Amino acid sequence: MTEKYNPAEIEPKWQAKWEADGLYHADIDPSRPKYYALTMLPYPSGDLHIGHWYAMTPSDARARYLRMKGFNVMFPIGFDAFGLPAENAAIKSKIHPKERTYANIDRMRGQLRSMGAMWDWRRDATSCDPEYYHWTEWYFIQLFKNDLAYRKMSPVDWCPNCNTTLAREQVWGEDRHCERCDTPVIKKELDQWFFRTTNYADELLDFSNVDWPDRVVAMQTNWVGRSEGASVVFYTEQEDPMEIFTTRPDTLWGATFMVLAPEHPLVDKVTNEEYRQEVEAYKLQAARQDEIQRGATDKEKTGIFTGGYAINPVNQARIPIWIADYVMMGYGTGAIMAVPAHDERDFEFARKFGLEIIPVIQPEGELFDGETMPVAYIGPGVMINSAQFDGTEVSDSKGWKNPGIKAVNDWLEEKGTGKADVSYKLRDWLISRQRYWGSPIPMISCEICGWQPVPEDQLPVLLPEDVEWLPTGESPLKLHPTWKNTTCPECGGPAERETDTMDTFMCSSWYHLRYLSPHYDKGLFDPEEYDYWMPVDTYTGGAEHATMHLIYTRFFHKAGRDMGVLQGDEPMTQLRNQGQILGPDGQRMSKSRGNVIDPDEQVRQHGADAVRTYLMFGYRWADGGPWKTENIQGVVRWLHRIWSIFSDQAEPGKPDPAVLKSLRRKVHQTLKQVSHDIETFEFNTIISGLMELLNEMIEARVAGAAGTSEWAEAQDYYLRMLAPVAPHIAEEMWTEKLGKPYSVHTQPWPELDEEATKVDEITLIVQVNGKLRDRITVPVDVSEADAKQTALVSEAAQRFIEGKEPRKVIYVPGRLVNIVV
RNA sequence: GCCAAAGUGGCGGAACUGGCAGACGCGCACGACUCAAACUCGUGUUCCUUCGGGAGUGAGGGUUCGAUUCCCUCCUUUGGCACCA
Repeated sequence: MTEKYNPAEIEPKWQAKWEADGLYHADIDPSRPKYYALTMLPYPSGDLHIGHWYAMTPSDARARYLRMKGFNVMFPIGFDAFGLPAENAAIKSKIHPKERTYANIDRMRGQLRSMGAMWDWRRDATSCDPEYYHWTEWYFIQLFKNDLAYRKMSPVDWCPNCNTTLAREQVWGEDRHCERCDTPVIKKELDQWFFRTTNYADELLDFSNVDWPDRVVAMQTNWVGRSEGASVVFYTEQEDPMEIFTTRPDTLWGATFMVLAPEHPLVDKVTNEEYRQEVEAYKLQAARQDEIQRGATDKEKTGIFTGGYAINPVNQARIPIWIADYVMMGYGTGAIMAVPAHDERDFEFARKFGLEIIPVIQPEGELFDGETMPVAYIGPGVMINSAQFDGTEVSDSKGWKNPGIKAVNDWLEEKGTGKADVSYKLRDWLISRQRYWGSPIPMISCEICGWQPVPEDQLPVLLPEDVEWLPTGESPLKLHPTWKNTTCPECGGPAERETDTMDTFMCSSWYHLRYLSPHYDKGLFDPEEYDYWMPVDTYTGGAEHATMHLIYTRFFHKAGRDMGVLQGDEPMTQLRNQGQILGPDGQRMSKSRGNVIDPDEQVRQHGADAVRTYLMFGYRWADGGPWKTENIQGVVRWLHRIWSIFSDQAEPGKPDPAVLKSLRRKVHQTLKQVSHDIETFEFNTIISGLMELLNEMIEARVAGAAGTSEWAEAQDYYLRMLAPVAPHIAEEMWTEKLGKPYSVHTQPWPELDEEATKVDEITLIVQVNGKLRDRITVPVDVSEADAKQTALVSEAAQRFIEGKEPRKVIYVPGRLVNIVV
């Protein structure tokens, strides 16, 4: 009798030993190629989620594999520890965010250890540690000094009931209400800090040097939203210049009115006294709505005539100026020329308010009439009603390569009324938060000298601990009696500290750099570590970060490069997203639904190896899906079978050499498949491949294979292939049952014998008219003539040929013979 | 509306470059073991069938000797963006 597989016993045992031995320490070693494998750092919410296991343990398996392949692998972990939940909890329960956060981190470290992952805990970094945010602050100062950080007025979401600013994720529902008290939020203008992400708009569109999922590339491209067109200056009748951006300069002659965003600075000036009251009322109404409400596409267009007129610079036409909330102040110049004949929105607006529609693009065979055309025409054609441009071809391609757009742009530029221009949807990054639990913004405001950075030798600006959490809407730092009072570093006079803190996305934009040397006190990172490890080779995490975090971290890196702080164009070479594990009911897991799967409980029941392998086996990693409680039985049984086949010493038998050859073939075929799949993140087929091999090993053992060299190789290879996915049982079997030298995790990945994967005989399928009719077994090196002959005379084939003359016989070596009659 | 990804047994999912559809596992059925049940082990498991075969990878069409795989149209689901001028 052998003892039963008991993960609760072996798993903690090995975890403790690996850690004591420093098995997973990653140190610079120029003799080996490096590999930086990174998984997105968790927020210390207090409990590890099954989603963390799903994200992290397959990434760990892959990192382990690469280590066995000879790479010097760094696989670090840390905590994104600043942020709102801890502060909201503090307002409610008066527990200090620091206390709560560190308690959560402690708990989660224990949970993370139970995964059996190869974290190098010496590189653990926590973003709310002063030794971490010291450098977040320092980096802010570098951005400020390089004119990449600036201040401007900007609206925030504000809850009038709680009297506080809210982050985007705290605003819920269609009516945009506060998550705590359900009061609809309003916009409030505050003076805030921004980073110039838009300086990098074009570069952020370049993905030529990274291997990222198409989906993320598409989302980021969308997010940056580059549009080519032209900017053109119109003049009001009072001769004020009014710049507009358009993607369709070829339709300038069809501009029959102009629309300004209600917030546009020229609105007051162009408004005729007769219309002022209505305009003011409209402005007020628009201000109450926020961008999301205004953006509802199904909403009917609204707007108001200002009484003012502008002159179309291309034909001197006098056109009315309207204001409407479908024009956004935040995009382009906040003013548009409206060409109702060729723009759906302008068309809808013109029809509603009875404005003129003049077609200026016409496809062949059409004769548009502005009075009667039912919809705007967006397609290609030739220009009409456009003076000297009449007859110019307009294709349906976007941007400057369109001949019509190109021709008009050249002319505008020559004439000086406009120029080719680009517009982006991307906005600068607003980083101010009116909150306590974040990295301080190391800036000092002096009445005489303006904003001054805190001298670098005085960093970090520490968060004071004795603060009150009151839902006042002000940062608790502002309410602190003394903290904000300081002296100006420039003139020495009295001055005040910035009391807003930084968006936590700032902390997470560079944690991969802090991991390099978490305790380094002379900069963001130790340059020696940077030179060896960077860039990140593989970055894994959730697709929900496709735009925000992953754009910010690219910005951080590119800005750092331009400031001379670091090198290279991109921080992360390869990116892969995992899917999401849902509750057993197919819904997103949440406490309120009661469908949360607790990983600790699963580990208690089945062991970490079972949870790891189930998560790898049960899903396409990139897709995820519902947790199936009964499905984990499959991998549990498999692990038990592994235990028993490596524990029982079967008597050596006298096996048929064919059995041994076939066993060895399967071993090497599996090795080939597993190596491929682990590199390409196809974790489910790694496990199924290993299951198949085990099934074959069980059969071979029944056939007497135990005791042979083939059997020994199978056992040895099996455990080395198993080691990345189920590290504990692999170690136990390797060292304890087979008595091989500790540790299986420091073994090299098995060597593939390509010859051994080959077969001597193959099965060719025989098709008649493309339908499978028979199978024939032939030598692997069969000649085409022999194969065809064997197929033709096969009994089943004969039956379906029915004596007809084969018209054609197709032979695909190693695959099939298809007889066409 | 626009962009992206995906639709394969009762279920999760396999299938290399166009070549045996359904690997592996769950579930289910039957059998062995057991007083019995669980565990474990074995066998079977896409559907229809007159047992010859026929149909079958969301629907329809196309290319091909041959299509889950390539092309076109459509439907559905998921994610993202959404009056971006």
